[in-house]
Amino acid sequence: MSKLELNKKQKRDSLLESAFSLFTSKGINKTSISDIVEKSGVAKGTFYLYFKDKYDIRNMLIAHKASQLFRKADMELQKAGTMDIFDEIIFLTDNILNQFCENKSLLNFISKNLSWGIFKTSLINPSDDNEIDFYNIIYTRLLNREDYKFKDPEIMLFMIIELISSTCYSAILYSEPVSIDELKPYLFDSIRDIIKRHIC
Amino acid sequence: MSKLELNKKQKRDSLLESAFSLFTSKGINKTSISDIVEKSGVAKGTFYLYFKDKYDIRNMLIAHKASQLFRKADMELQKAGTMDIFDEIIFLTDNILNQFCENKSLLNFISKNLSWGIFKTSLINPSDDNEIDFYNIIYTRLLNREDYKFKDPEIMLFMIIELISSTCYSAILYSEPVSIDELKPYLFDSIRDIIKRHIC
Amino acid sequence: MSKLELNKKQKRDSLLESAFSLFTSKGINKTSISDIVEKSGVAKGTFYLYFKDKYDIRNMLIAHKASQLFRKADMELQKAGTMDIFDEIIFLTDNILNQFCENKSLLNFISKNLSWGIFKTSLINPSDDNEIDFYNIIYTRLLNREDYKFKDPEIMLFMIIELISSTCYSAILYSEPVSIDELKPYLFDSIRDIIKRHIC
Amino acid sequence: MSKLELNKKQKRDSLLESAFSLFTSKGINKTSISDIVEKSGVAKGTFYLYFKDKYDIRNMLIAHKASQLFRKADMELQKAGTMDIFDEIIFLTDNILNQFCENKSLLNFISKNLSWGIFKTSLINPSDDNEIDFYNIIYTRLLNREDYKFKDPEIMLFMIIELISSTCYSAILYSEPVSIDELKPYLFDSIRDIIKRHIC
DNA sequence: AATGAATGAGCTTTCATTCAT
DNA sequence: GATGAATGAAAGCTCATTCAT
Repeated sequence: MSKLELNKKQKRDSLLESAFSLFTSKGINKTSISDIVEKSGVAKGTFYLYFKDKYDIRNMLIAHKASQLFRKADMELQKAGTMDIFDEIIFLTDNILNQFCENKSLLNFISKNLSWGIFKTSLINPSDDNEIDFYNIIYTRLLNREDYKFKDPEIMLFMIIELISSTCYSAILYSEPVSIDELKPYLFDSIRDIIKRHIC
Repeated sequence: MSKLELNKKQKRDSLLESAFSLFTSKGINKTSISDIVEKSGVAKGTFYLYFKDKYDIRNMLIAHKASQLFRKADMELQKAGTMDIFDEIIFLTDNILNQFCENKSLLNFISKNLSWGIFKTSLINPSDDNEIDFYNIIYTRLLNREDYKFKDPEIMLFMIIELISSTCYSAILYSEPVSIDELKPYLFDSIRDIIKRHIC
Repeated sequence: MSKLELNKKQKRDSLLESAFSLFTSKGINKTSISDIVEKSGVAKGTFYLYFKDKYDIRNMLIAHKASQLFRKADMELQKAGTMDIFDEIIFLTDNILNQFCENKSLLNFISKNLSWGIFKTSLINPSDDNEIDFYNIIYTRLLNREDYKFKDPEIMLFMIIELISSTCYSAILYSEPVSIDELKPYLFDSIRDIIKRHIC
Repeated sequence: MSKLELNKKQKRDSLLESAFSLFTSKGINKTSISDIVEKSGVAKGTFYLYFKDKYDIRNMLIAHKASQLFRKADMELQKAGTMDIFDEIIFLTDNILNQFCENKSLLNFISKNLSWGIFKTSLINPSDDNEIDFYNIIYTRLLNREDYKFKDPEIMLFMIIELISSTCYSAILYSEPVSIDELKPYLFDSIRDIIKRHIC
């Protein structure tokens, strides 16, 4: 990478980082482009060389952060060794919930902005070049298992992900109706039930 | 009610209605107070006689609309006669999903703005005088059933509601990953599983 | 006074009192008619039955408060017994300065709004019926003294009053450049000098 | 100075000039930011690139105008040659009073907004780069004189300035209680008396 | 590629004043 | 006389976007 291209990447990364920090601390609505460029130390016009507007940079961030989240969980899974599909999904869930517990602003940011559509797209079309199509990796891995075969695996994934993301928001951020630790057993049971229903 | 008070109620209702129409069509962020009062045909200052700001009127609307939704579903349930708890909850779910299918902008509005906290509060503390505490009615009815006893009924309700609201958003509005009709069997199965897990 | 007239006077007095309290605490610019009527517990329209606008009520207040100030100082002077003109004026000055020290918001209010013109008029034309033409009383008393005769007594009064009012503002409120106690000796000396210059 | 910087200075100066013109003709309260930018022929947002709000630009103006006033008077004094301290102060006073007579709106503006604190600060901290610390120049010159030594020279300056500024407002603008020409002899006498009192 | 001064539409909010009750 | 809901002009201020440098 040439020096100029390196410089460009640094500028872009700096803008992304500043935006994330501001989005999570003040919220998107109250974050202005002025805020972002000021925090980044670049000129206002520069922002428009890299992003279309505030919502463009937000989408980049969601893709990036969601991808990171899954990559990390998956890496831990690989380390942990082989297990059956129930345990694998519970493992991933638990890992991601823990990541959210340690980074509540990330949870807030992702929950407020994530829908199944954005989520799927963001995993499929990584914004960065050295990112990969996570969604298909997970999906394929699911289909090619020796232990179980599934009908409608996409619906299964959809329901699991939606159940997790919607319940953990309230439980982790507000302990409502119970804390995440109290919720987990019920949540894990329900996830197991969902999986069972999709086994052929 | 005096003529003056009637007039006041009409003004307030007109503002609520205009706001709802605009929120659902353009979104909250892109709706300005100017838009609301213009649609209502009242002066700008009048808005501030009835509401603190845009978010105040939004909260009133959520409370009102969510309450209305449940009331309607519950009325149908009463008409349909006695059934066991599984069928009752499925009946309510189905009814509400159908309401959403017929009123997608309502779904969009409620989904984007509803969290468990706001939801519970909005059912418990109705904004209007002739509204009632729906949450406790449902909750009490759940506890006093002859057929089953539940452990942690609030967690049960929470999980069911979160599962429904998060999955139906994508399915109804975007048919993603499948249409709501294709999703329903799986959804209802999962709801049944959740209930089962909470039976003592 | 009939019950109705008494009621009217009470309303008016209440408005004056509320306005004074708000003017001194928040300043005239930041005090709205809404603030005044709210504090008074009367309706907005009522304000306009008694006063033209904010500046009308302010002028009433200046007249009233300035008159009160002088009346009080003069009463103390009468109690203190006869003295020569130098001591009399110093006595009045000292008394008024002390009143200001004990009531700094009054000083702030009067200083910010008082000019020689308003001041003179407010003493000459008392707003209330049981107030008297203080300016002429003092002026006449000055002219008819046995001990001294003055040339241009009005200029003398003018210079003394302006010197006192402009210096005491900064000294009492901000101790700038010195506290009022440190300033007094110099101030009194200067007042004596001014008087001397006007003795025939 | 680059073309761009020149342009910026022109914009800022234009805003200052427009504000001064409006403040003196309509008063600060009745002058809006819209008025200022309209008169300047710049966009509303531009105002906020240079000033925080209306009171910020007012303070800049006071500093600038007061400084200008003193600089001019002092320049004339230098031309007039050496004289004793009494004559010097009378000369400066007379010169400033004459400037006010020729520019009554300036007098109105400065009198309504000037307190000893603002005045001192505005002379000490000139807003413009090519302005100087006038207060200290005058103060130092006072202390280092061969002819007289003073006790509490700051109090002396304070009293003189307050006496002049408060009396000239009424005399110049309204000829109350007498015109400035009739007042001058008395005023100058009093200034001389004040100086005498501070000679060691 | 990068800058940042300039824009001006458009936002929220306030408030003096009116007038039907 | 008293009320207070309604008004709507006008205020202060923000900010995404442009474009000459």
